[in-house]
Amino acid sequence: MTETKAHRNTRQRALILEELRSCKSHPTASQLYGEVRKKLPHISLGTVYRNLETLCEQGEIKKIATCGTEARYDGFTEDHFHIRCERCGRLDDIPDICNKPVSDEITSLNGYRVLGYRMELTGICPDCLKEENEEGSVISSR
Amino acid sequence: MTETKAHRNTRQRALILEELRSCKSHPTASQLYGEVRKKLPHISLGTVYRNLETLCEQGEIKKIATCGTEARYDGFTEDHFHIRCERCGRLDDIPDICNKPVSDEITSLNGYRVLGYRMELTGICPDCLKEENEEGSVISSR
DNA sequence: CTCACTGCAAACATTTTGCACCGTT
DNA sequence: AACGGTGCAAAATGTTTGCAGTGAG
Repeated sequence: MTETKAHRNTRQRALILEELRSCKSHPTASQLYGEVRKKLPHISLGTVYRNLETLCEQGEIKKIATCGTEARYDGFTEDHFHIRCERCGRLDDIPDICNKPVSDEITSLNGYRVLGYRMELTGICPDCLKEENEEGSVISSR
Repeated sequence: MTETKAHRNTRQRALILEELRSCKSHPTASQLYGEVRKKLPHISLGTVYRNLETLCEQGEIKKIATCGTEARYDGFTEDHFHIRCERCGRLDDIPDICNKPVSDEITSLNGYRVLGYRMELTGICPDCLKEENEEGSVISSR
C-alpha cells in the first residue's frame, strides 16, 4: 500500500516542474501547456495533466483549491497563503501576516482526524482597483 | 450600475432555496437537482444552476470553493468554516474554534483591497477513518 | 528489455447558453 | 401585457482515459 511507483525523469516532466518553479504566478494547466509548448511543441495537454497529478503525489507541487472552474498549480509547497481577486481571478502569494488560525492541539474535530488547513484571502487586485477608479469609483457591494 | 433586477419568486427557486436551507450537508448542483425533482419532476438541471447563481448574487446562499471538481452550495451565509475529508470529499460545518486569522485592520495587502477570507480544515472523516481501521490501520501519508 | 510515459483523440463531467414557450407581477 | 424564468437540448469548458508506439532505466 505504501510502495511508491518508480518515476521516470522525462523531459516533459522536468520542463513542467521547471516552468512551475520559475514562475511566481499560479498557472492553470493550460497556461503551463502554453509555456512548455514553446520548448517542446508536441507535448500534449493530457501529458501536462498527468504530470501535474504525478508531481502532486510526489509532493513536488501543490494543486490550489479554486472557487471558480480551473485548477491552479503552485510550485512551492511550504505552507503559505494566497489572496484571490474576486473580479478577475488573479491569485498571489501573501506574506505570512496571519495568526495561526487553528491550534496545533486540535487533531480531532467532529469525528474527523484533522490534517491541515487551507486559507485564502479574497479581495480586489491592484489592476482591477485601478480600472474601478477609472470607471468613476463604483464601490463593490461585496 | 447598482440597480438590482427584480426577481420573481418562482416555485423552482423557492424549492431550491428551501431544500438548501433544510439540509445540513453541502450538496452539489446535481444532488439538489435530484432532491428538488422529487417535488417538481420536470425541473431541469439548467434551471437549478441558473437559480443557484441568482441566489448567490442575492446573498441568499453561498457557493463553496471546491478543491475537486463539483461546486458545493451552502444555505447559510453567516461566516463559518468547513472541514473537508481528503478521502471522500465529505464537507461539514465546524464550530467556531478558530482564532481570527486575519486582523480586521488589514484592509490592504500587496496592493489588493482585502474583502474577506475563506478557510477550510482538511482531514479524514469519521466514516473513512472507520474504513481505514477495518483495513488494518493504514496511516495516511498526508 | 521493460514498463512508465507519450501524443493523440475520444470520452467524461460539470456548467453555460440559445431558443421558444410559460407564468409572475 | 411585459419580461424574467423555464425546459430542453446543444455547446462550451475543464479534465480524464484508451491505445499504440516511444524512450528512460
